[in-house]
Amino acid sequence: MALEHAILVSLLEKPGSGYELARRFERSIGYFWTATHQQIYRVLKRMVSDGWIDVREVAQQGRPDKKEYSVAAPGREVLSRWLHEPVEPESIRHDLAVKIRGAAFDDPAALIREVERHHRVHADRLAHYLAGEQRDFTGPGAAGTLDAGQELQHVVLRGGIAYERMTLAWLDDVLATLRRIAAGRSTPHQ
Amino acid sequence: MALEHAILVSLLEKPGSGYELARRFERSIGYFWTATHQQIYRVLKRMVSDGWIDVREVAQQGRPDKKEYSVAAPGREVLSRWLHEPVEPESIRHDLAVKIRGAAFDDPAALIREVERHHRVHADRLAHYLAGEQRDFTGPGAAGTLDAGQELQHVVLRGGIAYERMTLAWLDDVLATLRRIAAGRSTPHQ
DNA sequence: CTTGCCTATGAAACGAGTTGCATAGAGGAT
DNA sequence: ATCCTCTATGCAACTCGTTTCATAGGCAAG
Repeated sequence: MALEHAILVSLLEKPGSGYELARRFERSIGYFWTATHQQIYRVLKRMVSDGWIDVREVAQQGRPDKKEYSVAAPGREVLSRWLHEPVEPESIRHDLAVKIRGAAFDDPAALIREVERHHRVHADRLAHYLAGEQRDFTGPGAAGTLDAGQELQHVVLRGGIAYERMTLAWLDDVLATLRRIAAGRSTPHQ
Repeated sequence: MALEHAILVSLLEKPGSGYELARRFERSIGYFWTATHQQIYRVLKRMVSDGWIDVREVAQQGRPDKKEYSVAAPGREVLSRWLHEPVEPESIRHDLAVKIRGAAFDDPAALIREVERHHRVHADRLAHYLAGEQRDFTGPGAAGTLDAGQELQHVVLRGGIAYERMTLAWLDDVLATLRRIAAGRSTPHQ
């Protein structure tokens, strides 16, 4: 579906190898789109044979050679066409929410540690985003010197930050609810 | 994966047919887990043959007969085991975020209408959630009389509400950014 | 009385995503 | 020397999810 488009955007931002793309998908891009290296290698191959991207063998020293991919004219056109099509508003797949509702038929208290674990993961992600924002989008002159691409990267990052903050607040709410239930009184919140 | 578990939870909350499950997945459950009727029918079949759930033919008048599914003992055990395992913290697939970063290489202004459309969709979802909260979790009976299951359903719903509010605020941020760029304060990449 | 919509179920084909395995060069640690 | 880790690429098998099509009864509108 749209993995191709995510790769095109990433390669336009900076050409790179499949391995490098896989690492980007673990970092900045991976915050709103995940992909394994298997998927990436397979799709890259197809995109080359479709003429969307070009390959270039790059010899390296101290490490294996790599294939550097960059966007070709047809790929740019494909991306442009996609950008002008509507996409479905996202829908989430939230295992933890299923578990929370399922806990009603098991032991709600047993979920507390799991929710705390998720809380830590999201706190780490938030810290990571904030460090990235600090590094890339603050400092003297940042406000006036950003080009459109940087502005757009920043607004996506702000989305990630907002998402993590919202999630942390909700997980606090979940924990309070679970503890209230575990304490034996399913009494009202607030 | 976890579609089985989501179905088990839904059937524990209330037994029902594949068709009814599909409609629930468009409504309350579908806010954090999506599934088409095809997926549901296929998985139900497998779950029956694995002994996780029972079927019962129910004749209806004024409409076709249906098969009502309910959770059997082994299904309850499967769910219980899953509830005690850790799950991966969720990761999102956000096409719109890809588009926003991609817009740097095309026409950012052309995205405005698309973002406005997403804004309307999320505003509708929020209104829907708030109506559901009003209906199910407020009023004279609500305070103090909620059992654990209802409390847990409510905290999941509060998560949906928080998510939609956060998303709406972010989309406002995105719109402001796109308009600033379109007004010429930044120039697109070559 | 035909067209369209809602309930209700399902097959078949395809495309997307995951998991496990395999290879290979270079570096550092024991 | 051997093991582990990191870079770098890829195949094969499998599961999951989507799309398309098909069937069938009942209801309401025109």
